[in-house]
Amino acid sequence: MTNIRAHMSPHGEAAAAVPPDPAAAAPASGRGKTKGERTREAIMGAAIELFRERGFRETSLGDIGAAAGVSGPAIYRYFASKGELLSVLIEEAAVIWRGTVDEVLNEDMPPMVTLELLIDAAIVLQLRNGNLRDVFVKEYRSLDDDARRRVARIERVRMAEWVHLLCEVSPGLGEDEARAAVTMLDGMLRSITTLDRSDPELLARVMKDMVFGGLLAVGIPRPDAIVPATRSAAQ
Amino acid sequence: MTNIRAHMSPHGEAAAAVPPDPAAAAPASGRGKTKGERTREAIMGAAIELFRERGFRETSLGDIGAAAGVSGPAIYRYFASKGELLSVLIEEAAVIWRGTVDEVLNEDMPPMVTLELLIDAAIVLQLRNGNLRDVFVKEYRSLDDDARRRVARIERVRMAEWVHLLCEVSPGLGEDEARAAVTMLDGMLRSITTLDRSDPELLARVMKDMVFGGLLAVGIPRPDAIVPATRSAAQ
DNA sequence: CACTTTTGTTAACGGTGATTAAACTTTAAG
DNA sequence: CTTAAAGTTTAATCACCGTTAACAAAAGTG
Repeated sequence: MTNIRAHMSPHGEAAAAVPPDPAAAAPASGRGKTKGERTREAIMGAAIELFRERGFRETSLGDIGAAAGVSGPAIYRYFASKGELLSVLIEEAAVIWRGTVDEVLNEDMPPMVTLELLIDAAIVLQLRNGNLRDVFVKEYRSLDDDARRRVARIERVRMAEWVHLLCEVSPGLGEDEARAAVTMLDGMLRSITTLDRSDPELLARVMKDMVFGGLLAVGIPRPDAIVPATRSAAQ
Repeated sequence: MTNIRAHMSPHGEAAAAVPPDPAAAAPASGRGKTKGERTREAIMGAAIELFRERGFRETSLGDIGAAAGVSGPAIYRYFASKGELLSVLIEEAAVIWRGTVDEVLNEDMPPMVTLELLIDAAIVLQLRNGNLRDVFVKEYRSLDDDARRRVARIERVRMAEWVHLLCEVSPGLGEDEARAAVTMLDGMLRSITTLDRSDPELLARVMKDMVFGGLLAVGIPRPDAIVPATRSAAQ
């Protein structure tokens, strides 16, 4: 893979540093907001946390309310149902992720650079907003049909952009292969949520190396693939 | 497999072919089994399927019973509770995965070869038994404390083996980095469950390329890492 | 301060689903 | 063919939780 890297654009610098999210960073973000707005945000925050660590079905509205400093059915002031609360969160996640891709794509750089930028952005986003994305993936199935359709559409485009870019960077890569690679990339990024976030810099570095290395390796024609693919690996 | 390719060797042959599992392949495996045993297996099979696609909490014992051709509380003849059913499944998964690692390690090959064998084995296992592993990961939190402790212990060892091997293959790799890499590897493999399994050969190939490429890339000292890691990627 | 709107609260309804009880049916020896 | 153990079933219990109702405190606003 070194040869490839030499060719085009390297990820010479270490993985993107992980700057704090200006939006999320301000705990005093209750500025100029009506009480209701603050409560609504508290509820959403609590829901993200709880849905992620316990799951949708195993989290009661009582739990969410308690965690948000408000109790029980107060939530109905802000969301029509538990399901709607979930779909609001998940759609938010979908939009954020898709938006990040679009932003990078709009910079209109050469493919290899774009790929690197996209990877960096994905890593930062995952490190910063991973909980939300986790809820997205884990509770996608709990969505009602309407919301699921909307979200699926957004995701379809995001995937298409990645696939297109990947095919551009590694010509000779089939769409199916690219799609599989992107799916694996998502899984890879998401998996780090299980690790304690003690050293984000280290994580970011490993993530970038692995994602980059993995993606580029998929494109490689494997010149030495002479041995027929017959061998059975396990037992 | 041949040790020719032995030393440094990259993944020359295509990913391991995915042979059918002799055990799982036999639907007529009700040979010489008492009715109870067959029912028990039917229940476990149905539970794996349902827990995976719907989740633990959202699957009722009624559903499982129905899918197993038996109805409702019959399950209590075989499992003390819904939770025990889950923990039996999850512990089985843990043992299988750990066992596969041990088998490969017992062949006592040079590190690089062992790594390749291990990756092949992991891919085959994932493709063949992925549902079970999915239940493992997704419902681990639903375990009671005792079961969770047992499972955690098994997993800890499995992880340690991978980390050790990885550090051996890429000296200069810290344990934390290796652990992160293995975690990502797990996530990568697991993620393909979402793809339709139409072309397992293609999947296996992409998986192997990506896993191998990713893991090796993490070990690389990145000679051109001169630029300070300051840049922010997103926005 | 009176009055309305916005926020919340507690109590009650209804459904779902795990678990248990009690009764019925196979199965497989002897 | 008996008969006890094994396997299953239906009906009853019980807790939990989403949701609704009825009601009360706060916050604005003239």
